[in-house]
Amino acid sequence: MATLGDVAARAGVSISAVSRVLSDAPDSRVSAATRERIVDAARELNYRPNFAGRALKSARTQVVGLVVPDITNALFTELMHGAEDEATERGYTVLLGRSDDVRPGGEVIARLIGEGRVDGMALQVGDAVQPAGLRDLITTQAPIVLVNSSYPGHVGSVTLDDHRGALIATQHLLELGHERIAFANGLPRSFTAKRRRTGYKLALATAGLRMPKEYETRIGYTVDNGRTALRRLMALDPKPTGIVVANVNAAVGLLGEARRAGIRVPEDLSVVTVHDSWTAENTWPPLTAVKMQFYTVGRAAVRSVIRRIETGETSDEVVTDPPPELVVRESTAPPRTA
Amino acid sequence: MATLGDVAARAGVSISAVSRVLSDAPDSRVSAATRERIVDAARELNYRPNFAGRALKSARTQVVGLVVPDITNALFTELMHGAEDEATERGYTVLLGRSDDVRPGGEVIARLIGEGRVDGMALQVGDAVQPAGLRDLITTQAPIVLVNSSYPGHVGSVTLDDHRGALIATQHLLELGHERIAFANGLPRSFTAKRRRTGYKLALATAGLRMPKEYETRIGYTVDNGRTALRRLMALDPKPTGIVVANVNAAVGLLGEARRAGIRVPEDLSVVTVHDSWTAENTWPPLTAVKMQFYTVGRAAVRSVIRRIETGETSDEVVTDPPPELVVRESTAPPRTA
DNA sequence: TATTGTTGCGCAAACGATTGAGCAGTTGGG
DNA sequence: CCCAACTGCTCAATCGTTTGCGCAACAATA
Repeated sequence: MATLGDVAARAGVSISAVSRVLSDAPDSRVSAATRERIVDAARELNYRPNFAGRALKSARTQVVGLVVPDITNALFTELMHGAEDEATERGYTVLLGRSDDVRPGGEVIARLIGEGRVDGMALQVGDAVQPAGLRDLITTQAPIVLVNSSYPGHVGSVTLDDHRGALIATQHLLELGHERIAFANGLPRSFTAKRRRTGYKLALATAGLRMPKEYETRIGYTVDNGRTALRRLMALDPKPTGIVVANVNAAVGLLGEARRAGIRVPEDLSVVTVHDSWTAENTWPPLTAVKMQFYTVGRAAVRSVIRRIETGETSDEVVTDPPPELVVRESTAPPRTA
Repeated sequence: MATLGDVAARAGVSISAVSRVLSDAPDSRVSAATRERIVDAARELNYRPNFAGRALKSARTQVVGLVVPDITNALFTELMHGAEDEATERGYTVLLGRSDDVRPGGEVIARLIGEGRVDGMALQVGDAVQPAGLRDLITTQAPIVLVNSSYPGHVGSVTLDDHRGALIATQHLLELGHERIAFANGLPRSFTAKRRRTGYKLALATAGLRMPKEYETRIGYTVDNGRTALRRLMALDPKPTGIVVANVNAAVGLLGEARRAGIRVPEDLSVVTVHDSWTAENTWPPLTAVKMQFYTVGRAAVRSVIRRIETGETSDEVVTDPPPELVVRESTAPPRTA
């Protein structure tokens, strides 16, 4: 590969001149003629700045790390796309961190930051990490922004309006006339689960309703968790006529388990999920969902990380634009014996 | 961050000694006592080798790029996991390339390789790239291995046994007694589509059958493509009683469209897909599928890239272990009027 | 005409790591 | 007792960039 030296030799100038021209330094003070010779030479040699050389000298990589617990999750895709788009627009690259390593003591973070592979990172921790483990991860001074979670004392987070999402989903069932509405939620320690819970409860309270404690399961966000939730909820007496599922993957599992148990959706049971994704469109029946813009979160997270890197400013941001939006498909209907 | 110099100062030795000890050079020739002082100092300072410094000097990044056309695809996840596992075991890191840029003239590849961000790459091109565009991408001397495709003259590829996968899927329908078996395939220019086609045809020929030309659609691998394929195939006369779908995403779409059209699966129509994924388990009915190990392909691809980087050897490999395996679920049954 | 300012470049020192060469001091063989 | 070989380290060059400083040449001003 051609180096600055090669280009300089071909253009008959010094290395510094080439560097200044090609990285268009503001006060480069190079004549138009020289500039042209340099640009031509660079093009002819197909010059590309060496990443390592530049990073070493400038102590900047122009890379942000994105660490997610589970790339299987359909939502990850949206997040990643948003992150990539924002990064590219700002001249950064996204490095996807090894998800499985996001454990207490998490080596990924220490490595990515410590070895100088990234300038900062966006970190979605999910259910997997215990609050105690989180502390180790973020007490470094590094520019880290949490995605869909927050930590007391840590400044720098981007979250969705989970509260509102769950509220809208619950309201939808209420408006259809349901009076026994269950909630298949994530693990108690999950940050998002806590916030969605308040939305669910507020919607019920506003309608003057109150559900027995067993109407909320707090099992988790996976497909299997959804299956378990359905079995547990439909074993109750009286059975719920509608279920708000806090996660689309769990909803897919819950729906499948309902089919297997001979429960008809939406005739016997209405199901609405918080979060939308392409998988939700392709279940049977297609899932009614509250669309939460993960793409926007990806963008906001990267924007926040970059701002933190470049200016040092931090913030805790709730993405409310676009707002959570109900997408009515075919998994919800009025209760049969309304 | 602590540098080699810091560690050296603290241990009271030279930088070279520290470097040799910490990167355990084979003939480091350092006394046990000194070694211990160095290791202790490094630990106390929480030393981590600077990525840029190391990369600059050694002209190696220990990073392989993985470029895929569409990270939405459920199969990508498996591929990525395999790639990551293999890379980690061998001391490499995976950098996920921006998918959308994999177009003719593809800038990603030139950048990742040209700027020295990666030592080599695994490239899954998919349907999106025209054969002509491919040439530009791979005629560089860089260590590039193609995944699920190949290119005349280019040595270095890892593919699945697509032929066999389609063969097994078709045989399954034949064994159930189907005699009108359609094939929802990918685009004609797709490498995998061509190979799956031969499997489908061979199975039919072996059974002494031959289908009219219209029984094969060559639309593509997306969910929407699957929907279109179903409409087109079920408009034929006589209708097929079974469909082999070349891709699981397309199969999901095809299944959804069948529901919408009031076609019962498997009573009116059997559907079997090539490739399995978690989405296939969660459709209704759950999809019968031929499981193809994308995880293994990810591993093999990275292994191949690394071998190419380190030894210069190249190879064209077909992953046959584990072999394609039929997973019978509930989307296939004997034809009604057998 | 002397001074000052500006333009257009080149010099050389970093950044952090690797590595061949070199150099004392010790050991072993003859 | 001498030379060779080995041990245990250090020196210094190098990878490709960036960037503060310096230095001519020339123009503008006093």
